[in-house]
Amino acid sequence: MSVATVSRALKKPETVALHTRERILALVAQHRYVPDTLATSFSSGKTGLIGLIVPTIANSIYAAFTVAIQARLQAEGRKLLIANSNYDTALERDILIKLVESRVEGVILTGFRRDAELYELLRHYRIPFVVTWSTSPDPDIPAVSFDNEAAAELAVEALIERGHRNIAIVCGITAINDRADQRLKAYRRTLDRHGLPFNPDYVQERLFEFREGERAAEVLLQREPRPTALFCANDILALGALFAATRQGVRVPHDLSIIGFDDLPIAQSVYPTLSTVHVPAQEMGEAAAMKIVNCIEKNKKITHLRLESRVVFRESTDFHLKRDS
Amino acid sequence: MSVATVSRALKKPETVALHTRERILALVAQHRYVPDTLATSFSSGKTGLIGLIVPTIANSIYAAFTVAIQARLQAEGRKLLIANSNYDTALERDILIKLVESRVEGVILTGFRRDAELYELLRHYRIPFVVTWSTSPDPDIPAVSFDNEAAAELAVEALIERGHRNIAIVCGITAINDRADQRLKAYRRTLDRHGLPFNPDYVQERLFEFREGERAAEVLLQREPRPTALFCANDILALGALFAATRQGVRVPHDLSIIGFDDLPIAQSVYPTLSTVHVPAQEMGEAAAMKIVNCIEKNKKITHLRLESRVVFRESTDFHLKRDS
DNA sequence: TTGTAGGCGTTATCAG
DNA sequence: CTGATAACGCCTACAA
Repeated sequence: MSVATVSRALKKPETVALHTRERILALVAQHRYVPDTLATSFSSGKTGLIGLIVPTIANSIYAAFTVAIQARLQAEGRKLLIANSNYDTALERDILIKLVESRVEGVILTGFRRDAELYELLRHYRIPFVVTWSTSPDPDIPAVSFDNEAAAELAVEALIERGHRNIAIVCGITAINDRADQRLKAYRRTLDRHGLPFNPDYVQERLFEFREGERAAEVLLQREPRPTALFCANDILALGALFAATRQGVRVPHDLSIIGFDDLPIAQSVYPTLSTVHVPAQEMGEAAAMKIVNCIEKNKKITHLRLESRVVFRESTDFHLKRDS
Repeated sequence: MSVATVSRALKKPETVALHTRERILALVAQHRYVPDTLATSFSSGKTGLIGLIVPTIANSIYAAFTVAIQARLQAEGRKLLIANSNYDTALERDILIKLVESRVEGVILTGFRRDAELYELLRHYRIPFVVTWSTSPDPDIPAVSFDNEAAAELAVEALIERGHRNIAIVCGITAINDRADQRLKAYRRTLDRHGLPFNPDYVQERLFEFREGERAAEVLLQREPRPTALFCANDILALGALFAATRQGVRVPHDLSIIGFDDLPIAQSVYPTLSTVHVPAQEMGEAAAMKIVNCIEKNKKITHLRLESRVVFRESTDFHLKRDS
């Protein structure tokens, strides 16, 4: 009974005689032998690992995205190495290198904006990768995403159609977040297209946290003229804004319309329920996972995929009518 | 310039002459050489890996817990292998074995209830572990937790003190979730202690999902006599219940008091704001991470730690007064 | 069907 | 300070 036989009994049972196999299995159980994945991967050159970098799983839209990916990879017999970049470019860089060191066989990234050198690194190691949540202008960077700008335009347009002229925006920090950047650009462009002026005082760039949304709303509600509508590039920010407005006696949607982005489950259960842009987080995760796996196993080239998003109207948006003051 | 020197230049720069080091570093950059973690771990016998099993990171209380652990471990120069058991015992078993196979140096578990054999496995491989979110009656199973029963008792007691007699409970599936079990037990015991009857019709065991909370509330609101208060063993369930009640025209807290469990950030921003049991998720995660690391690095025995929880009263609970019908 | 032996990339040891 | 080499645990030809 050599190590080779034990290895075979465990990995390819059919190649081992029944009685030998049983004897080995019994001994394995008795000694609680657990094969060393490290050695296995090292020896075989296959880790079965896929790396995922998301800004933070603390935001439940990324948690849902992550869960979808994990479920899919688990079904494919692979493992997921999750890492959080915390919207920090330098940290993301370190993490990506660590993933390469860990010999991941594929990588799923969030957002396209990063040092070209990192894409080079992945290509150099022939590690397939796919960008999610946004699409690079560079067609050589495969993306599974939706159209952030179109989605944001729809949201802003919906507010304009409802009679709003003073529309403020709360978005992520555009310098470090390409989705935030795209959404802000879409906001400007849409105002432009409708002949509305862009007012820098109406822009709040914030970290994606509830309290930041509150603070942003507090600032914006002081502006003159006071905005009648808020486009928040993220539901967490929108909920913070909603809370802050309500606490200050600003009625939503009567005095202030608010529209979010993500369509978190909770958007349906706040009061008033939150209008928002529905984002295909789950489909995006599943599609990204499958594309990576197909590329690794069947050598299928990763093609672009653009999923649909749509605006969901709930109670937090209303028509803006001239009212007695 | 041997492989040994390269290894030293990268891992222990101070043991290599400056000019040699510089030459090596230049070549490393030029060739985009990234050392193989697999081989490193394999050779050194150290993986730097800590395993974490949580039911699901889709529940934001576990997301917050996970983030706290990850941040702590990252600061300690270690890596976290996250796995979701999805409240499935068999799956958790497989995952735990996979973690052992991955040669994690420590494991953080959620809940204490699992096959004794699994604890044996960890002990056999001398992998330190710690249980979180609940405490085993077995003192040999180290736990960093809070007192679920005491916390649940406080919540139920608060409702009784406010005049409620018909108090229903929505909790997790007790057969697979020891926290749910403890919270249900605490509910029964508290009713008992106050001379109130236990009514099985007032118990709903549900998966921890928003829609399940809605359905549970729909069922409970049909019961005769209709409960005047709901203790939900999880904020997600509570929010679902809150939403369902509101939609049915049952006013919270006027007609129905609701108290949750977890104190998710969102509990402060729903309408009405949700009373709940605050749980020390972040501290628990940090403490668990540090205990594991100290055990690995300084061979410190892992001792029990019991953190505090407390009831947070917000708007969703009110006194129950006899009212005109 | 089973055993033997080489190799995977790195680290540690020991000699130079 | 640097180089040579064994060892880590497993897999996979290939041989028996």
